[in-house]
Amino acid sequence: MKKTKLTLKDVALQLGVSTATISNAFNRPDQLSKAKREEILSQCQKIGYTGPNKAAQILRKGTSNIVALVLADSISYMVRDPVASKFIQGVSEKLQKHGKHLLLYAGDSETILDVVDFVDGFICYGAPRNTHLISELSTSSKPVVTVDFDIEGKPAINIDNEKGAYEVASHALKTGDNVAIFGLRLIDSPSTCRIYDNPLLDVESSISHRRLDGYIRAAQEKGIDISNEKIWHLPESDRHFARQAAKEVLGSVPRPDVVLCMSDVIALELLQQATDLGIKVPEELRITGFDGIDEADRSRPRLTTVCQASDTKGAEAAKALLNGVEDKRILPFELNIRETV
Amino acid sequence: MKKTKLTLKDVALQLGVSTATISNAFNRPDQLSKAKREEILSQCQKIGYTGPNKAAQILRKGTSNIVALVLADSISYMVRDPVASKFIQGVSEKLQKHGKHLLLYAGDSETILDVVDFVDGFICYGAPRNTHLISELSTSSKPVVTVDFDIEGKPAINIDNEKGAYEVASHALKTGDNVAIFGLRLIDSPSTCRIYDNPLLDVESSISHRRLDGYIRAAQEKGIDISNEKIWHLPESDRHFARQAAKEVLGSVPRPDVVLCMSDVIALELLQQATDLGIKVPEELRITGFDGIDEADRSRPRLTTVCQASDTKGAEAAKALLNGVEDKRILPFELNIRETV
DNA sequence: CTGTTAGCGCTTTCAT
DNA sequence: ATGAAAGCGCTAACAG
Repeated sequence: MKKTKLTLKDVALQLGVSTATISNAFNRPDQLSKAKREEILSQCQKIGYTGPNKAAQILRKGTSNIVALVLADSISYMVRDPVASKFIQGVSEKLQKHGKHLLLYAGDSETILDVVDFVDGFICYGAPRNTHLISELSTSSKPVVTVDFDIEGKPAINIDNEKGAYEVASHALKTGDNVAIFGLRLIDSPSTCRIYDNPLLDVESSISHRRLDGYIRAAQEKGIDISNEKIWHLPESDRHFARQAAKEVLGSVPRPDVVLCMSDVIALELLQQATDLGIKVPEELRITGFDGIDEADRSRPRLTTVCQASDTKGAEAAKALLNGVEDKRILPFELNIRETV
Repeated sequence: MKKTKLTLKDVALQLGVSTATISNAFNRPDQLSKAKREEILSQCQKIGYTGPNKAAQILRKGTSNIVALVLADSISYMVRDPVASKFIQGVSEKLQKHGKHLLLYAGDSETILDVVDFVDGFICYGAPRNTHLISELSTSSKPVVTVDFDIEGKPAINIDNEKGAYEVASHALKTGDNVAIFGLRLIDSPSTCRIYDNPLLDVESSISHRRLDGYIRAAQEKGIDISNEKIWHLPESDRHFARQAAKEVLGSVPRPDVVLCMSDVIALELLQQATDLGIKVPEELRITGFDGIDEADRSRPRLTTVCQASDTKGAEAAKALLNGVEDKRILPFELNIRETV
């Protein structure tokens, strides 16, 4: 018959000292003699008191050592995506090193109110699907760091997407090319399709539109025009959606010479489809990716891409949050010219 | 100049009702008239009170809606591993559906004491690297569900690893074969090596040893003997460690006819190495994996493996925790015979 | 260096 | 249906 969990008060009573002393023994070693402290700690161990109740500490101190990572989408999707998981890796490593804990928060949740009162801060990776969260985050009194998008007045971490896209496209394109683009979340549609003249989504803020800008600038410099029927919209960076687009582009006549892809995942799917169809890459078809995931270096031929160190991004975001950094940062990317152009 | 955050007490004062009434308006609709409730809620919205402070609720109610997922290893490694991330997906989907939040907890942490006081329960995926956590978990008063290992008296979810390994090996092996095994965490070594006669790790409890049992039973049935110098130990299911083992096995003379791999990740690395060396799979070398990750179906040739639905496992674990299930469950697996045997 | 005490913000009997 | 009041378990002034 186990008795109910010991409280600090119980312990104080048993050891014949005040509650403050017990509390100090655990939290403020400088407030009592080393000897007394060790004595208390060992007594506690003996009677099975493992330290102050954390729930009470959270209420009392107002901090919990928990950081919420708000993802753009459902946790389930984000964990599957190699780019997001690299980011999570970076965050978690940094947090663990500082004794903080990681709460994963879905970007399609209703609200952040469930946790805002007890977490120590938010890292927000990508614009959450439920845009309401953005306004909650922006008025929250807890620290917020955003990544791959921006909230006015909050610190942010980004790369220069326009420049990355421009550079990789410049490498891939030749005058006279017939070029197609596999874009991400360009319009408001749940399925893969060409954008035609559908209204564009978040043109100002989305990283996809910055990448598109870069591609188009590079194309224009080579005198290439890319019409809207050559631009595909994929709702997510997912093989499943890429399959459809790949089928369409590989079956079109005349077939494009180059396909610029806004993520490695979709580029890799296209590459595989092309290979299975006996289309030679890069001789008959050039492909570029974006992100620099590990798998891009394992494909044959190896994928040419823009490598953004997502784990570093995660670590920087965590660092910014922990250090109370206030400014916006642009991280470098690296052009990885490999075998698909 | 924003005033300090409103408390329930402030609101009660302002609206001229008691604190209990405000509390009830938010938590127990049946305790007051619908009209009054709506009135209160709309007033709260107006003055900017978003509801009872969660930290205080946690202390008071003793529940937080947070579930900790204790991973076998560092979060960073686990998020990278496709099997673990599939599992996380399954868990997170189920939890999100029930309004629970997911706290990721590293299996190489010092202790679970940091969070045990406020989480509602633990899902423990694989034996944590720091075995001390196991004893903390087993004496904790919070609900615990284990997966891919066991804690006496706690509910658990597993597959029959011996049987899965036996079946895939039975398919792959022919009398007279020279066979090698790529095992996981068989001995206590941080690097890839053959096991020789090193002391084996956790022989009773580890799923790796169950798989090894299955392989060996299948081999014996075909009259094949597998000596310890044909069994490799890899510290983790990671391409990096597999690379080394692949080099060793592909370079050995005579080269094995079959390599039985305890995970798809390592099997895939071996497959790639073999292909790059011009070794024909399955004609010159047969390979089997374990797990059934997506990539195993994308490789050319496609990998023969034992498919365990990790996402289902995650969902089942979450369900068991939420429903207070007490018993141990064995989930089915599926043999996926594809092209590498 | 140690003890007393007033809350942190809320929920929930128990009376009314 | 509503209100008064007693804590949940702890920390941090403050006083000694």
